[in-house]
Amino acid sequence: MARLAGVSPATVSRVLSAKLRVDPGLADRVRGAALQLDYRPSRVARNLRARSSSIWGIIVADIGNPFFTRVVRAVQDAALESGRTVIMCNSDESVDKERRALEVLVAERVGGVLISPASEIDSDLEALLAQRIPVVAIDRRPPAAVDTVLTDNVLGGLEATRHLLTSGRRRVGCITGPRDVTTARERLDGFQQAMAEAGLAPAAVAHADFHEEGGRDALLQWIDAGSMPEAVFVANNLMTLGVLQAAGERDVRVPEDLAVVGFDELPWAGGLAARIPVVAQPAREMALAATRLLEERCDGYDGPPRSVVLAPHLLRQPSIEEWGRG
Amino acid sequence: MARLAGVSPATVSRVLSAKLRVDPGLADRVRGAALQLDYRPSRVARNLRARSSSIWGIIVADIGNPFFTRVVRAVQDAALESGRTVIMCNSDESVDKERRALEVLVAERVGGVLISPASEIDSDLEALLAQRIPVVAIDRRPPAAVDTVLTDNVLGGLEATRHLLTSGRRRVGCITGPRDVTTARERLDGFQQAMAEAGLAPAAVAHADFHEEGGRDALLQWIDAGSMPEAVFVANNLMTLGVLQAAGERDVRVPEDLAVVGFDELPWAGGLAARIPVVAQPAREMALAATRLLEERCDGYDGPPRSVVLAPHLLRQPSIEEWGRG
DNA sequence: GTGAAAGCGCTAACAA
DNA sequence: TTGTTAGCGCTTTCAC
Repeated sequence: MARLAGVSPATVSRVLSAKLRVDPGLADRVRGAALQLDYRPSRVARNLRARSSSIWGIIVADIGNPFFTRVVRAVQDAALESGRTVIMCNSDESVDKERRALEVLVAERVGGVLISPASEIDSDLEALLAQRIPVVAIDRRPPAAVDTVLTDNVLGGLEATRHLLTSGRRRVGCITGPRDVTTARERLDGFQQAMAEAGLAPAAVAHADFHEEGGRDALLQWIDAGSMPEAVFVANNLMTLGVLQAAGERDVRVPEDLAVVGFDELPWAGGLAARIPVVAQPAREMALAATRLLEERCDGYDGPPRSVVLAPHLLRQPSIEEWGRG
Repeated sequence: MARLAGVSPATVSRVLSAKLRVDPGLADRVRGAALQLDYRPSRVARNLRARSSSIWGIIVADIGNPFFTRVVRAVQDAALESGRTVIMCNSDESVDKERRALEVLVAERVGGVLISPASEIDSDLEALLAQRIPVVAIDRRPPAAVDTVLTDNVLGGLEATRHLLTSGRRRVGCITGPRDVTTARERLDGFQQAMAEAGLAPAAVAHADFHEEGGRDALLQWIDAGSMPEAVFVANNLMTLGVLQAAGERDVRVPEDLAVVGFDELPWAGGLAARIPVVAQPAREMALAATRLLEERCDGYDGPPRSVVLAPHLLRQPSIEEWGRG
């Protein structure tokens, strides 16, 4: 390459990374040669030299969940804009898988990591911090002092439950996620606050696993035990679908027999029997905020951990247009 | 590291990559030091030296489509097993985005690429081949001579349409995808063959965009033009959801007024008003086959392009259990 | 079986 | 402005 252009490798580097000024004639020769050889500088070599990589890692708790899919897509897009590449890993809500993903990312010497931690207790984020790899937590509070981008989950639970209460129903239940996941706890908190506000006691509370079957099983259990409430706040999207499934199986009409408000949007649910109001999280905005924080860290910012909290909003009648392709 | 263990870097390398035999005593000293320092060999340096990377790239046409989500997840899992990392890129069905993704992957000098091409005509796969980066196409026929893993889409269209015809309906239509996407064309082929078999002419054919709105718009158009058939084969999952949505909007009952058979599974559709039979693709098997082919290429196999074609299967009554977590 | 030395492709520092 | 040199962290000769 340098030979073909008749210049030194350093000059090639200068031309192609467009940093320092180079004689226009030489520059043209270099670019010509690059074109002719279809030459692409090796990021591997550059990264080794720079001791920091153009690659970011993102670890999500469940790539099958459209909320995370949207986050990943938005991060990808933003990263591509600034010339970065993103390795996506899926922890499947498992601390162990998360640990393995983190090890891979450290081995690849990624420039930064976005993560929705599988647990707020257990994690190997320390290993990243020890290597001085910047970390930003997204959606869930992390088990270490790093930048975070969250939705106001308590507020979301509050609004969802208040919305249920406006229908006049008093026996209201909540199906939330695992106890050691912050989002699950905070949404439940919001639920309980709203119930307290209204001078009511929760009719039922279930901890499920944030998956479709978890929601289904929880509702089936209530129905079969004869303890089904009149209304239920379901703390994530997949579980909401499971609840609708269970209702269908037991001929429970939604919302006549059971009012439902969900958390997270329900894409692809255009054909659903019932239109379910949901508390929507601004997935794209969260992704962009997280990307910005991480970029700042990668650019050398070294202040104390920052936290961005975005407000969720209630979608009363979600329509196909509102979901978009996000 | 080498200093702490009191050996040469070469020995450290030999111990940690476990290739050559090393004196057990030394090896223990090395491992002890590694543990003490929490030392992880840099893949960046190793990849530079080896001139081939432990990273694979995968480019899917639509990460919002659960079929591709399942493929990505399966590839990730398999790759992790063999110590590789996967960069996931999303072309959004755009040849231009695909091109940019390919450039990034070349720059990162990935060890191999899996791709579901956005088009069968246009593509920069040549750039990869020129760099001797192995490529395996998945789900769609590629615009270059590379290994491929496909579903038998003609067979799928055939079975879907035959299933519709068993209901006795004669006016049957098809909503398929873009003209330059092989899966769209082949599924349509299967539809047409089945109709010909039955001595019928297609009642209607629409080319949409494989997205939810495309399916919705196509059906709405038929309904509003008074040309809705009695049955329709919809050539992908998102469009099937759009069709159900449109049916709901116009009070068309499924399957009474309109029988529907889809292509690809409909996860999260447990709460759907109607149970839709679908032709399911073995996403996981496809991913594993593709991974195997790519691995062989990475291990030096250099024969002519191979092709794996897997049979789809009709799910008459998809249930929540059958979908699993894929 | 082990160490010394070279080099993967790039760029920052220095010299010209 | 440009070229020369050195070195990022690893592995692979090649001596020993």
